[in-house]
Amino acid sequence: MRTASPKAPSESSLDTHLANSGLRVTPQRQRVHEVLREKMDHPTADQVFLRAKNKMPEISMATVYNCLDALVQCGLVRQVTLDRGATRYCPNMQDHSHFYCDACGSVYDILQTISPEEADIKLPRGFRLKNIETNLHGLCPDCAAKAK
Amino acid sequence: MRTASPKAPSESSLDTHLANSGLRVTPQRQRVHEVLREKMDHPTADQVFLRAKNKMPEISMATVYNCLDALVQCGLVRQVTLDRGATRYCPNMQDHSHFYCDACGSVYDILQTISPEEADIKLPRGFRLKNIETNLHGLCPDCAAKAK
DNA sequence: ACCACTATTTAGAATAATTCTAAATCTTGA
DNA sequence: TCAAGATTTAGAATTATTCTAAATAGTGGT
Repeated sequence: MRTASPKAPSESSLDTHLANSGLRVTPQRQRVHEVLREKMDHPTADQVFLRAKNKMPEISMATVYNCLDALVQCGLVRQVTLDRGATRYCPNMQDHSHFYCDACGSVYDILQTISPEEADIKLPRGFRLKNIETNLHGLCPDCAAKAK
Repeated sequence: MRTASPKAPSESSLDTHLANSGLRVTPQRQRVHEVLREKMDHPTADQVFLRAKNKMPEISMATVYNCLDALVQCGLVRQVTLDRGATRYCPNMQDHSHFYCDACGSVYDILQTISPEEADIKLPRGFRLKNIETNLHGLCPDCAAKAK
């Protein structure tokens, strides 16, 4: 799993985002956000839990889920669901898409995306479109080579 | 068990698709495919299991997963993962995208999609793009009305 | 500073989703 | 018919996520 030249959101942005959603700044939320920014490899909740524990041994799994939900809610983190496995979390809020290797399951950030305007999606009456999630499926370089 | 009779086009497509992937045609796979075509409401494995049991009470959950995997593998069914909940299954292989209501979780087919050419995605060397999955997120008409 | 109020965290239990296992059954081809 | 291999099955096991109720911590008003 790889990440290309990421711009991680700053910590002060954490404070304002949480505040804007009426949520408090807590050490646990700071730590979870920090973990996500440290290594932007789309970790699962479980992986976040393990990494968070290094500096905060008392943190619990339930809290990790709570924190992730809070961060998603205030717009600092994206949930990434690409297959039947565990949900992954992405702190890169820049527009980008995810490439998922159907063979080995690895995930890559692709700094390109399709904007709602570009796509010009026509929805039936009443639907309110918030954003477009683009997932690219195929083979990563390694698996493409093996498939030959 | 079924007697020899003219096969519906969709059913023969099941046969050829399975055969092309080196998979056998079995009553369970036929039933699961039938269930998906009967009501294309993006059911979860659990829902498929319950529906399949109506006409085939002995079928097991493990078999439903096996069959769904076989159908996905041979290109007759798409997996749809939109949130942290259970994976959904879609037998519509026409190009289309899914609208997911972030408030109530309902899923709608949108007969519009972004082709790889249109999107003109530039991938790093070695990646092989197979298809683009487009998920539209927002509010369905009901939830949009309530949000006012 | 003190108090009450509410948000948040916590451990662990509970539930949900999926995968595994090993035996039974079915299919196919020699 | 037989052997090999594919598929199904029930149930156990595992993994992922949510729930619960009690403890803790942060906030605003006095």
